[in-house]
Amino acid sequence: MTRFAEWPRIVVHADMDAFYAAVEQLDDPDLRGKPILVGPPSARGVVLTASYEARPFRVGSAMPMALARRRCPQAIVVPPRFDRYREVSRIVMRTFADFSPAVEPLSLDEAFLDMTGAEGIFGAPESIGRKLKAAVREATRGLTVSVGISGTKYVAKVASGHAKPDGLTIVPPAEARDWLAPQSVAVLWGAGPKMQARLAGMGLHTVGEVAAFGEARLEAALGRTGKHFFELSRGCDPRSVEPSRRARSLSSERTLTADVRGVSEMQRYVRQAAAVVARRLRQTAQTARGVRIKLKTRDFRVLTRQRRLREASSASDAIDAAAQSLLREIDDPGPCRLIGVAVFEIEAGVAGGQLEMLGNGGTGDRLDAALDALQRKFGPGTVKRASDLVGRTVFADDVNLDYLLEDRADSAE
DNA sequence: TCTGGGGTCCTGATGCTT
DNA sequence: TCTGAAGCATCAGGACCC
Repeated sequence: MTRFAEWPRIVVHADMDAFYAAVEQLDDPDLRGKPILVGPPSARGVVLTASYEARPFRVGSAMPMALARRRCPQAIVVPPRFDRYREVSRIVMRTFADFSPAVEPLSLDEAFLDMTGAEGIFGAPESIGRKLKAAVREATRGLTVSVGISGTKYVAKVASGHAKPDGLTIVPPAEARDWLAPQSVAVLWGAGPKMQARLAGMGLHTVGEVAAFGEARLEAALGRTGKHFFELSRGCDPRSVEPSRRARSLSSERTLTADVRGVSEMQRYVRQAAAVVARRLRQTAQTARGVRIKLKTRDFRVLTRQRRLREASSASDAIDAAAQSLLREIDDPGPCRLIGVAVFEIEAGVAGGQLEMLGNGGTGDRLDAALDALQRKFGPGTVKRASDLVGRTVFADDVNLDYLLEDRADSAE
């Protein structure tokens, strides 16, 4: 019997098994028990998720689709349906929220939960895990989730990946260091193929060897990353579960079916991507202060250019204008296979265009009160109607826009 | 084999300010 | 007024994760 005193924190990492593929098999009984590859059928695509039936054929995520089909010719290729995955993800996240008020989603299919103090309701960590898995299975009518539970986010995450699919791995904090020791350095957060090769060059192949190497030597060799690895190797991770993190950037990029070379064609794709990110900002009542463009050339060189805007915006025109001028800064990139636009320094805000929509929607006295406040901000006589704000950006922090934000929420119902 | 799209974080170079 | 150093912000690229 676990004594809870040994668990200063109870951190759960829950990771849905082969999520996209599992959703496809859930929705289409004909796909159940068969190898399937979720991904774009185009020649330039890669596999997003392979079902567990396909994995013995050495196919997996991020593998070029052409190669995966050669390795597993009997696999059924299913184009992704992100709207449906988002829908199922909402069900899963709501289920998590029934267990803890502190749920930090990492992506559509995984999340951290802080269950500290919930032992009285759900029992010991193992009981928490079993109940969570059963609840997800019931809410989704059959999907399985792998769960790892420990005292830190890092160990919980490694634990959830330890026994997939449908696994439950409990690592008591006091045992975390010994449990990690024999595992490959690949489980260290931040150690991808390049770093693993570097560590191997230092004679470090397991987490235990990293811990034994010593903090000072690791830091001398790898800088902050070395210190970071040393902490992880001992199971230490001070990060807390953060339920509501605002995204730091937002992007839209597209690999084109054929390389583009002409300036006007590149401008067209930049305009499209700028419109997508601007729309997503407006949909979430946010603005951005920085714009970045990204080009990937035929030989896979990645070129980026970024700049800050004079004022934060979610207007397509403003973001497109900045992106187009960044595009002009890149002197003859040659044929490109990918074009993207990102925004960063994202802030809570309401763009002028939205205020105009609210005005057109007739929000009455409350809108008038807010417009008065804006008039004080922008100067007497400059704002008489919501439409006067088009092209300007207004922040909830600058003036009291509570009225408008409430209205927006009402109209979204 | 031939390499997506959405992100985060880190590092080194460079330019600006004091 | 010029110069150099230090500190900081910004930018571009790279590595990584799912």
